[in-house]
Amino acid sequence: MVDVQGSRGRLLAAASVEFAARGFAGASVDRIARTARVNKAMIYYHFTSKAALYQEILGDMFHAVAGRVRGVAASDDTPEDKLKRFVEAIADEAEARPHFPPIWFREIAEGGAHLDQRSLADIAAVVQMLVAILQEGVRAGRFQRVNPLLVHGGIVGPLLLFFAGAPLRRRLERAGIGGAAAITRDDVVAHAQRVALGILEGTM
Amino acid sequence: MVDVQGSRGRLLAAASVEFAARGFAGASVDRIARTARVNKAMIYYHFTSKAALYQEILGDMFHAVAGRVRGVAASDDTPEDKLKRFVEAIADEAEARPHFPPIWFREIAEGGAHLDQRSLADIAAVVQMLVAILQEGVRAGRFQRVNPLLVHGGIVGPLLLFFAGAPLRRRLERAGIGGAAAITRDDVVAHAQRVALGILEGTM
DNA sequence: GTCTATAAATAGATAGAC
DNA sequence: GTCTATCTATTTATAGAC
Repeated sequence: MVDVQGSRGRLLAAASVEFAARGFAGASVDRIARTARVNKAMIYYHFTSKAALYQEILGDMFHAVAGRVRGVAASDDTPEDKLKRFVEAIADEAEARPHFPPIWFREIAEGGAHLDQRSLADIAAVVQMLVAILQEGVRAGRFQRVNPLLVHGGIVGPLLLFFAGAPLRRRLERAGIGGAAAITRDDVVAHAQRVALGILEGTM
Repeated sequence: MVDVQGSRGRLLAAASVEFAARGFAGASVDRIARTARVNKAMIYYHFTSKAALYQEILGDMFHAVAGRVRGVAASDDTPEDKLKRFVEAIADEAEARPHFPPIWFREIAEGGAHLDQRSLADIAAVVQMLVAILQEGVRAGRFQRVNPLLVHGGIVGPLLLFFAGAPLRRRLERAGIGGAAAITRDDVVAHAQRVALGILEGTM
């Protein structure tokens, strides 16, 4: 876990909020330093540049997700349970790091411009472990053969949209144009699990 | 349709690309003017500011989507066909405007900070028309009662992720860590349609 | 590790001629 | 409608003292 006491940890925490709210280009190192109550020069002492600070945050995010998913894929659960736990892993990591969904959305929009080799590998690993889970289910005769990217997008898309979309939903409600019912994290997780299993077991 | 000949239309086209690639804060009016082969001062002649130019692009996006969806909801198709055409409408608009998915992702990440009242209303209208389609299906005894936001997220999340994620998928492949099979627009549309109908008809 | 002061570049925006 | 020149603020980054 990050030490939030020292100047380095406080900078990482403040930078996560700043990058999530304003994006890489919109973030200001002045504002990050001020929020962290740390002198601006310390950013260049602990990290070498604004870009390196950002990449450290990106790397932590994707490394944590890849680690969690690795634990799921390596367990000896049934393919069905692995799939359910895959969904929960993504949701848990997104919830534990509120900056994760918005930063991930922005990075997708940018084509992964700031992703270094290590983060790219972690992202690919998550997809490949899902592929392995699906293959295991197919070999066991429990899953239909389905394009893994469809399953991945059907899980990750709704989850990220739910977490990253929370501020916008509040904004719509404040403007008096909510229109739809409330929605909780558990609703979305259960829905994603049911959809993924429904598709793979061929009941739909 | 936008006149891409005149300086105003060329500015809108160049700005759409710039905002999609770099976000609002990262976009530069200098670069937009240069790309459009138009003098920078013309941006302030046709529009009043960088923010106003951005809002015009946002407004066009959401107005077009709301218009397409309105046509679907107002038709006299069955609820099932309306739902299928809802999915296609989102996909068509996203495909017709390559800047739409990335800009929409960024705007979600920003909590809709740049959305004016008109765009907020168009966004809410899309959700409300989906609600109407679902209610019609329930009244006709063909749909189960399901939280509309789950259905909405299950459609829009995967679609946007597919379109906005194309550059990142190419980047992963170029890095030699593709891992998963290819995927097409028709795959994603068919998948979203099947999932939405499966959930609503209770076959999963 | 922490600070001040400042360099050097770029940003959005405008005045005013044509 | 189009242009040049320029103002002002803000940006990332660093040099150098303590």
